[in-house]
Amino acid sequence: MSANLHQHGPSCPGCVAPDLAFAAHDHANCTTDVLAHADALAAVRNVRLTPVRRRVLEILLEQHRAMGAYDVLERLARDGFGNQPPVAYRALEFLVENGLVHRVQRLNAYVACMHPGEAHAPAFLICGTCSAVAEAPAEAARAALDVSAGNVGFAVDRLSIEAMGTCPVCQAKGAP
Amino acid sequence: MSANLHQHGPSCPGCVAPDLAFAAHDHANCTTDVLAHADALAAVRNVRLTPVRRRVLEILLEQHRAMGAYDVLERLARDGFGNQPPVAYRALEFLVENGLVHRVQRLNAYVACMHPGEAHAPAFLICGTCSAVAEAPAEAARAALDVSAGNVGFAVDRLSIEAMGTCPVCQAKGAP
DNA sequence: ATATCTTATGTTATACTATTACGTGTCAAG
DNA sequence: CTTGACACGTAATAGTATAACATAAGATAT
Repeated sequence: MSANLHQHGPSCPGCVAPDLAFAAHDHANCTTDVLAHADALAAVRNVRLTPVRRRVLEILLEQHRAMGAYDVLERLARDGFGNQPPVAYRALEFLVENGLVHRVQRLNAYVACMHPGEAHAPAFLICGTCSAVAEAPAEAARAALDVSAGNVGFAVDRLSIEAMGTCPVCQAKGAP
Repeated sequence: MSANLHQHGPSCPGCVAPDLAFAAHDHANCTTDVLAHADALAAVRNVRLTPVRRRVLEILLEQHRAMGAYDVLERLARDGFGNQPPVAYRALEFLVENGLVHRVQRLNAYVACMHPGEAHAPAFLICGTCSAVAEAPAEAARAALDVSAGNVGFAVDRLSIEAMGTCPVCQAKGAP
């Protein structure tokens, strides 16, 4: 399916796959893979990936871009689900708790995780020009911060790292 | 002034001085120092640290704890300043732009910077138990992230690192 | 099978966070 | 003393998130 084998960046700047960010890949496959992984995870953990929850994940996977809760809600409403805020917030909360979606604090928005199940400390690279959001490995940064925190006796539980900046595509455009 | 020479942690868990976090110091001095530094910075940069702006900084310095814009606004109103949101938001925006205050994304809140003028990549340690917010050095984490970002061609402009966890005081209380 | 318990969803209302727009005041430069 | 830039006051509104309660759907144990 060549329509889904696209160049990420100009045509799909929001792709968040870390090893694939700003590179070409088969989008249909990556979406399918994540959904399959989500189903498997739900079974293993004995939690329910209900229609609303699954649909929210699909919606976020469609665009590979951070979406606000109300944008998600609008999509849900169109699909016949409830159109009140809690419907979206509850589904998003479930997905975040189960590591299927990440919340981008800086944008008050949500993005599908491309590595469900893999333990990872996510760092987000947010392009200020095209609003693309990429997920990058942050193990090293996490380790460095654990040292800083340890020096003052602070025990880190969850860590969020978010970088504003410019993606390679927009850098190329900006300085031609 | 011994009333201000207090033990940070139990009695003032929100103190954010990085080298002083969770340790004793003269609070009056640290507040005065920061304000003096702010005045000097404003003069050098030829910007105006007006009454509202200075008052907002003072308010944030009082508690050494992240405060929401509306909490700040309430305090301003009591002091005879305008009581509409833009009054607080504009002052906070100015202070953030000038590096005198940091915004904590995770809390939608603001905290006074204890190192105005010093170039620093702030990382915040947020205690989930007592809501204390400490500022920790993050140069190493920043360097590590620059590598990750560089690998995908992303140029980092601003970086925010926020850790949820438990401060030493609450760790001691929690496991006695 | 049915009662029961638990979990999820639908819905209403409301709280919290933030910005736009516009009028007024203030201060320094010309 | 006028002008122009900047700051402040105020009203209105936009955007984000949650509390509370009722209904429905699934699981479990008789």
